[in-house]
Amino acid sequence: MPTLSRRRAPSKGDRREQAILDVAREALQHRSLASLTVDELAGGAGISRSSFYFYFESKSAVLTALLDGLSAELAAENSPWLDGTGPDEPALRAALHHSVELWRTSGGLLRQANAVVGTGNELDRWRSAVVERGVRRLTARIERDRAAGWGVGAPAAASLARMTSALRNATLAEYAGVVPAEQLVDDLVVAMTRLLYGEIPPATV
Amino acid sequence: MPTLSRRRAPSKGDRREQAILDVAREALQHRSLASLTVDELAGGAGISRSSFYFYFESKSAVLTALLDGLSAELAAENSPWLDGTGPDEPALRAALHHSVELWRTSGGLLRQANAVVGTGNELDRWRSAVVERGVRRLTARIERDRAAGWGVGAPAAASLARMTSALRNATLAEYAGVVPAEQLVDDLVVAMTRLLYGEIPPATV
DNA sequence: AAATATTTTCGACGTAGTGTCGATTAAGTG
DNA sequence: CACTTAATCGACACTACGTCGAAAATATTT
Repeated sequence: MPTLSRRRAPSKGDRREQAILDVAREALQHRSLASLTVDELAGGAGISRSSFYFYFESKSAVLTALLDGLSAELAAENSPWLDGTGPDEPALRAALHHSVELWRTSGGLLRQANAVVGTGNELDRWRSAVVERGVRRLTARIERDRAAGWGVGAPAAASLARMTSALRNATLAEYAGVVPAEQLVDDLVVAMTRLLYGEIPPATV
Repeated sequence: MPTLSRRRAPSKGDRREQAILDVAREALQHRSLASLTVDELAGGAGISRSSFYFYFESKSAVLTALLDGLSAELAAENSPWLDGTGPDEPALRAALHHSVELWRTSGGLLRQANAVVGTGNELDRWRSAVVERGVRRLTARIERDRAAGWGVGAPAAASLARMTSALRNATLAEYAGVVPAEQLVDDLVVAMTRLLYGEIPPATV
């Protein structure tokens, strides 16, 4: 078998690290970080508890690693709409569709991030940085919209962005697992459009 | 001094229980429940750790007791608007003003409730019951509005209520301590009105 | 393939927190 | 003042965290 890639095969350690991440992803989807013990994580990955610390500083570090991946996915999925202008419903719908799916499969994980709001710890700082980045991009979009004559000028762009982001995140967090996906997307499209543009877009009915 | 009330004076135990609640309120305003120890709570109230368990089952029980009071306050403050009909801006503004104030003084405490979303534990069940009650009342209001010819029919009343509630709660949770109170009220009045009625209310400008 | 370096593993230890028991002391009450 | 109820506490057993240093497994030279 010829060496197709110069990248060396994943070492034993790499595989163990991945195993820990897998166990954690699975567990944190249903349980809280607080109730998950390092023992479980290590045991699930086939190593002793103290060996765990060779790979991660703490269980929060594992969560952070997982969330990093997810937040990158979320940001990417939303880029087409965030980088556009005007009430581009198809793009918004597509973005929301992806987000709802991600929340359905990994909602438990994403929710863990909400569990630390205001604690001031590392995870909290990470989380609010992610939120802020999203809000900044949305603020820019709103300013672009307004410059192009779309939407109403009522609340400051930054305020509107904050609230729209809060609406989106909170609705997904609370209802992604409860309300049917398609309905959730429909509802959010209407709500966000109304929030951003003040009027309902011409109905196709 | 004549006996004005037949209610017997608070016993030593009653006072201790109150002391525990006071210490907890103060502490939980700035720190997370997880980082607060029973030792601290007991020490702050002038008793030993094991005596604490004479008064409360656990530290979560203390938090629940505090949150019960706050949620009752919140519900009461919002009643005038929730029980009304149509885009009654003064009532909405008053309700939001009260809520913002409560979040500013007790936000740390209220946020602790958000820290358990999806864990399925007692506090989580309590929290979602409170949220649901609010959503139900708002749903009723929206249906009343629509029957009276106010607002647009777009998303189902329940959906709109869920999202409006999410917007309100999430915005308060994230920004009550950051954005100036008056601006937050203004912003939320605009956003909620727009969400519920589709149009911006006639500007006074 | 032996010698060496590096990565990985683990048991033992110390620390901090939780919750329970039974014995003891303080407060109220007829 | 007896006596019943409320309140307090120390001691114990338990669970979890995080660190250290020594050993074993794996890679890398030579």
